[in-house]
Amino acid sequence: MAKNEFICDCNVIHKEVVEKIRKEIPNGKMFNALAIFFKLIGDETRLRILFVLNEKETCVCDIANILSMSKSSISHQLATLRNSGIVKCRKEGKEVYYSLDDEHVTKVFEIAIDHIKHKV
Amino acid sequence: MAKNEFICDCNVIHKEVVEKIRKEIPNGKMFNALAIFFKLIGDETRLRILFVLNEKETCVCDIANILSMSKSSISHQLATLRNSGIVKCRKEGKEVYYSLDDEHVTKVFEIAIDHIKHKV
DNA sequence: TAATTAGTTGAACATTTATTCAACTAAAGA
DNA sequence: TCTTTAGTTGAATAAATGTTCAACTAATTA
Repeated sequence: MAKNEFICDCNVIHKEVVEKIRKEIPNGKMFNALAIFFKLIGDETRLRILFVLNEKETCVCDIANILSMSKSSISHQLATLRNSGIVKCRKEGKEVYYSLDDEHVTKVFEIAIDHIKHKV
Repeated sequence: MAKNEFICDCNVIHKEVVEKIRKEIPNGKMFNALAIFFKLIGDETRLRILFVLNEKETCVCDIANILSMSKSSISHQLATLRNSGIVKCRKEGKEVYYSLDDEHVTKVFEIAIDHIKHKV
């Protein structure tokens, strides 16, 4: 048995189960990417921003006003969303207009809302 | 105009847009619930645990071994998932078997994986 | 009954992260 | 050209979070 294969001080390791599921588990990169994605939409401010952008392409100032938050805070979060490829932006004069760049986000929302409604 | 209605020092507030989207935005509780749910599945360890449970009802020790993590860490995360109604457990002798308690989780995963594959 | 063990739990520690503040850039208008 | 303004950015602060450690509970077995 390889060193560190089993890390627990248990005697009831179901060896077959452990080995079978270990083989079926996806590589670490997939979990990492999923975790990053869900963490990204797991923040109330970013969720609100995404909801706004799902309604309409909107400039930073309008988003700040809709959500009653500072421009700086909104801009920081928009940068995070932009770097993750979830939103895109377009400059028009002094204003910057943001919009959704991902059709999957809306679908994920719908299912999650379903989930929550069934739980409550 | 009510005090604090507009919080930015901008002159280009598109008043109609702001007021329209403000009316359409869901109540705060919905965003809060969504954020809690996504934050919950926005962690690599919890994602891995959910993947394991999606394969098979599994005891704490086996999960710890499959993921090469301590029993304590896994137990803490299982408690979090249990308190959120995403997993349930069943005691059998000294062992505790956990399983998924939510059919929506798998669906959300599938779409998120789709999302990531399209992005990469 | 005493010893062993699967799992839980709270406190501590380290890491991550959201917002604020101040300084900055770029575009528009006087 | 000088001023104003929409938006960005980095540093600082405060809050949230994941893992470890040690002590504990409950069930099994010698």
